[in-house]
Amino acid sequence: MSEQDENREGYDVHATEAKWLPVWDELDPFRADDDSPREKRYALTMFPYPSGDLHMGHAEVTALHDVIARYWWQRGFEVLNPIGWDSFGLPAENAAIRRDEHPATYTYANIETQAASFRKYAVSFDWSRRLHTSDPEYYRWTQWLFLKLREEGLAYRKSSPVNWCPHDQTVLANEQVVDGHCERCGALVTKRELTQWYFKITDYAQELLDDLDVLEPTWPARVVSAQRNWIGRSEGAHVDFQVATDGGGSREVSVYTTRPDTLFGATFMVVAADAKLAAEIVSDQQRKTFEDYLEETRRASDVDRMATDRPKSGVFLGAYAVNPVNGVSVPVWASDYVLADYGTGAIMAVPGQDQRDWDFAREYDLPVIRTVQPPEDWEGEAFTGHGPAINSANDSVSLDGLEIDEAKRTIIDYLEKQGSGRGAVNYRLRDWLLSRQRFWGCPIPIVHCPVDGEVAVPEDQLPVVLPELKGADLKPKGVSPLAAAEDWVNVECPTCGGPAKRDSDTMDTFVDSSWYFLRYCSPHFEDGPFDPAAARAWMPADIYVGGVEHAVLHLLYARFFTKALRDLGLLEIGEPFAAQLNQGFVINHGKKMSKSLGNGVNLGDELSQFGVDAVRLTLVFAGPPEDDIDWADMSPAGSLRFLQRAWRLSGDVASAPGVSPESGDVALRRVTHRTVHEAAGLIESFRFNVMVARMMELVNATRKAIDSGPGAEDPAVREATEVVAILLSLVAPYTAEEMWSRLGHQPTVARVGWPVVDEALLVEDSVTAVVQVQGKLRARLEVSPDISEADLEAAALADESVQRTLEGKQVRKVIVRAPKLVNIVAG
RNA sequence: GCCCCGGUGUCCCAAUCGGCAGAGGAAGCGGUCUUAAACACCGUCCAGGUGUGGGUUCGAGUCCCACCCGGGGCACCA
Repeated sequence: MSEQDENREGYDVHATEAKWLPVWDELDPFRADDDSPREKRYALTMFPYPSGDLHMGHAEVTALHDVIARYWWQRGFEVLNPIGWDSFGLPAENAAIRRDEHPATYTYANIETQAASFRKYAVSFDWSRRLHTSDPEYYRWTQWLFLKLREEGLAYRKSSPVNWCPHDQTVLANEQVVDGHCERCGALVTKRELTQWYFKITDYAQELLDDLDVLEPTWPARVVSAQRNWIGRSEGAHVDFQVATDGGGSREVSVYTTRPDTLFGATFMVVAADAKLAAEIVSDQQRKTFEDYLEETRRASDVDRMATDRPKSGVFLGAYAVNPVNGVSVPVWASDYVLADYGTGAIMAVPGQDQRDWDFAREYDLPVIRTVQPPEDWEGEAFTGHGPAINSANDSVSLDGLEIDEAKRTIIDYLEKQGSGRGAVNYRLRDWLLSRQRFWGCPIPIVHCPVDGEVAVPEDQLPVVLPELKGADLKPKGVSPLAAAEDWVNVECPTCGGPAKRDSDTMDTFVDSSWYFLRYCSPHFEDGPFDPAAARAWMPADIYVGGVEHAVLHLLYARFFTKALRDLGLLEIGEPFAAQLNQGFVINHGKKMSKSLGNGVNLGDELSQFGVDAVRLTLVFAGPPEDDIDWADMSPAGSLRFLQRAWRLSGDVASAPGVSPESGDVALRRVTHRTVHEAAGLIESFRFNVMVARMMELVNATRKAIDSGPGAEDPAVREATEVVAILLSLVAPYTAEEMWSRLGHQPTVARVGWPVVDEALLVEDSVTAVVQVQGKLRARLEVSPDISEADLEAAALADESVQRTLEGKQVRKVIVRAPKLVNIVAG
């Protein structure tokens, strides 16, 4: 024992940890029983990726999450609090290449390390449900789900320009491209035309958007807002233009616009340079110019393309489009400021009302017609504000004078009658590209046969297991390493038996994590991805705790999967996570922890210095869970001091276990019962930091009762100390268990149940009423909590110092809020 | 540019419905213990008004408007 520990008067943190861990292992108090008659709760935390040991971030999220799970157990619920690992992914593959080994070696070693750390960290996980997405028993069902979605037309293959990360040598989903860079490695993302697998998440765009309204009260505002932005619904119209092409032909080209009311001001059309349409309608004369331009834009990175302040560029395609409302023939241009994969890949350009079109018109000297009247002093360029329509009439319809909304309705109505357009809704959301050209992922269970084409691997042949590749075999080559594994990739076609090849891509790891919370409900189920009865019992998760970085990735994908599985008849719910809590980051000295800054805080060091409980308490007490925690501002030593103070109470209690608290000191009992009452509300509204503060007050009050109050023999002191142990069991399980034991009870305190609040003790027998004059505090009165308004007013007016203040003034109005406040307006 | 969240003592942070501006912690200071120090324990100090300016109200940290600062999301999405 160190000198420091001796001074802690016998509370040896590490000995306490060593003492209780095996006891808990024996008791196994957190195993969720599917058949329990209790009401069920599902506490879900985002499963970790197995890179190295746990760090401060893991410590924070699990400390917060565990407060909720342990609280629910104490409240008498049957709680499902599972743990698993998101164990496919690039870091393991890169490590395997470096170390010349199989990715599984690195992965499973790290999982064991993290599992041991979680155990010591005393998280109330149900270890019997542990899963790893890289286990064939798990990914068999990922493959099965993929095939089901494919049967429904929700997984399909198409050739399209895709995001390509040259560093990781793989394609990326839109969601994984951040500011034109790879979300994972930061490399500049380029475009490639590739045939890839997609999930048709866009089929669910509207439902994903609508259900956010339902989630809004219980989900963090920033996640709801991020998803709304990402789905990006807009309302407008499709307008059909006839485009004259070379040789006198004509074809119809539809554009999407949110401003159909400005159609009379469309003075040219712009087609995305990289859209197929552009190449189809360009005239022979302009073809060379166009192709040169296309080549130039292809070379530009997305980052350059997305810079909004760069001058507009484009080429004339030698074709003309006829505006359906006025018969005017307008030139068709190609430009890179129009996106090929949004809307129809073509726009009607209205320079009078759109700044981008204005810029383009200026660059190439194209005409401008204003169709919304700008204010008189308007000196700007495109006018995007509100005003009456102008210059917008033909023989059968006129928008002139109408405000924008009315004008939109009128013109859409007209277009629909004419058959040259219709109201339309568009989304920014694109389909989810799920193929990856990497090894350490779930193989796509498809065989490509020269005769039968795409053939699904039959269900009884699942899982398609990864081959044993390691080291240099895994090096990125632009095609999946699986393609080079001859024995693996060459198979018989399941349909015709002829020679065929397996699909050699693997799935995005976000596919694995889009359904793991369902597998947790029945992790050993053999007849499907999950037992529908178990899913019915546990889902949706009542709380999902995790990082906000998944606001539009995992959380959107998981919602999509849930809805798709519901439509497949596998689930009865449409939303997987009823409520959500995002924790902030643990930072240090105002900055994110990083190796390059050298400001990392090592979790293991903190744990050995202060113990598990003090670290957990510090993280929970730091502030609101969503806020970042600056470790430099925190005091784990202070947390440890508090735990010792609490622990010491348990040694001072002098009454016997089981003594009735009825005869105990009423003042202390009031504090105890009020604390229990408030703690429940605070936990349920995620204000754990305040809950801890209340707990500290209770400890202080109990200390006072022992030292300078009714004394250690008073039953109220035992009651208070037992409550401290129970409340503490949510945050500091070791200290709580040790206290419980010293109070003469058997383990485990974690399951003894929430203290019953005596309502009578919540009612004060007198309260302090405040008397204000002109809003300023002038007197305090001790009054009965059920005093009448009239009595309180009379008492206030009778008060001496109030009288003095009111001298020479006339009372104009008296506001009484019995029993707490009187405000006298005088003058 | 549009949208979301926040700004309270030296620091981290409380203040359910608009009703006493501070709960809890940290740091500081004083004391007890000690030969001494550290640890521990006990006690204690701190706002001219809650980023700024207006407004509503008997009453605003809380509601409304504008702005400033910090953090985050979306963005050539027609």
